[in-house]
Amino acid sequence: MSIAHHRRKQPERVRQQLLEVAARLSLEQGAAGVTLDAVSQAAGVSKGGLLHHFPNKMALLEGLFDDLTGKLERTIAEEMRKDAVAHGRFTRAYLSCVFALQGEADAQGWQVLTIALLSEPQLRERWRQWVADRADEYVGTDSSAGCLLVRLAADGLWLADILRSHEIDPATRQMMRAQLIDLSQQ
Amino acid sequence: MSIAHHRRKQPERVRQQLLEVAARLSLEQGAAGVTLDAVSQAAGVSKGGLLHHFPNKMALLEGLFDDLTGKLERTIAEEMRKDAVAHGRFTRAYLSCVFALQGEADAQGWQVLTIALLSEPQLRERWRQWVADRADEYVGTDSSAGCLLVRLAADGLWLADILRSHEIDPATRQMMRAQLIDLSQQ
DNA sequence: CTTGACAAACCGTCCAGACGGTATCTTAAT
DNA sequence: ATTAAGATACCGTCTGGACGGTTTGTCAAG
Repeated sequence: MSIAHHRRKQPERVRQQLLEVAARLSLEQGAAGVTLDAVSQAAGVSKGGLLHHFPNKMALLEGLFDDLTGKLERTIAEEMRKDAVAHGRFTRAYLSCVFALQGEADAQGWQVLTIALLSEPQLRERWRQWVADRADEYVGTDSSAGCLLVRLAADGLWLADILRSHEIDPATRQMMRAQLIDLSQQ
Repeated sequence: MSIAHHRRKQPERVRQQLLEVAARLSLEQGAAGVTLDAVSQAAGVSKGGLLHHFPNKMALLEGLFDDLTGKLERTIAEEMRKDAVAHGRFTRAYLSCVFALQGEADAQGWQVLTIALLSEPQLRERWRQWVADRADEYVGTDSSAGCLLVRLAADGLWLADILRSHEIDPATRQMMRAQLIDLSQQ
């Protein structure tokens, strides 16, 4: 019998804790490290407790997905408020998020998700849907070929950060960013 | 006792068959579908037979990787021979490969690999090394920020094709390609 | 008769999820 | 204010199956 059983119940907090741990574990040990046993144990909860919050493993991953896309959406909204130019506004906000992600704590969570995303057809579909929804939402301002190209480049940079496949020095990074912002405006 | 045991032995052919099947399976059922049992069975070979050719699962995945990067290298070399302009020559060849990949049979193999790549640190490192080697090889012609940006955009497009996250009509595709080729030259 | 190319059965481990409980909280009638 | 009656939030164990890898056996070719 663990402490969690006795302490004041805070289901929302436990839920959050489980998501955080799942993200951390997949960073440290790869996607294979995200097992129900490992997550529950590292979160100080029994396996049964984990399965109470998330009825199966996919639900846990989807929870992670929703959590992170939620954060992304808020960050994008915030970024868009600062941008006076309508055309390409969403694209620039998206770009900012990718550039800001590097080195941040949240980036870890995203790395996890990217990997899980590609592996699991169900999550792949969820991401597809998210992109489609944004495309619809900003069809008036961000549907040009130029904007699309910028977003693809941002995804490529994101992938490069995850794979660590390119070593890009900060100066080059900034140059590219400026060029991409430029492309989003024309 | 299966037929394979009796037919004329063609180890190289069996090896190739195993690689093809592994690629197909991961496309149809995701990375999780690539199990030793499934691959060997679908290739009409026993599990022992598979493990004769590839001593363990990672060796199978590495075999797949080498097979596909080999093809990529040959295609790039071919494409580079057609290009008279030195600056950005490799980048444009890389770009051509990504654009050509769409809808092709080989694309399936690459999709597999991308997923496996992200999941397995060992393969991630292998890809990192490949990129680093190319960067060294073409440092004189393709190391500008513009070329890097083009390659990142190509990777983004590649990712989009895998995830099917963006629906890009052929006309837009061609526009983007032209723009990227342009960027690689300046 | 040795060796390469398989087959087939088997092993140990790991893992998702089920299940049957117990403790704590909420609600509402008394 | 009490308290009975659920509802919610967990715990701990078990199981069935999958999976990577091993071992032993078989057969054909050189």
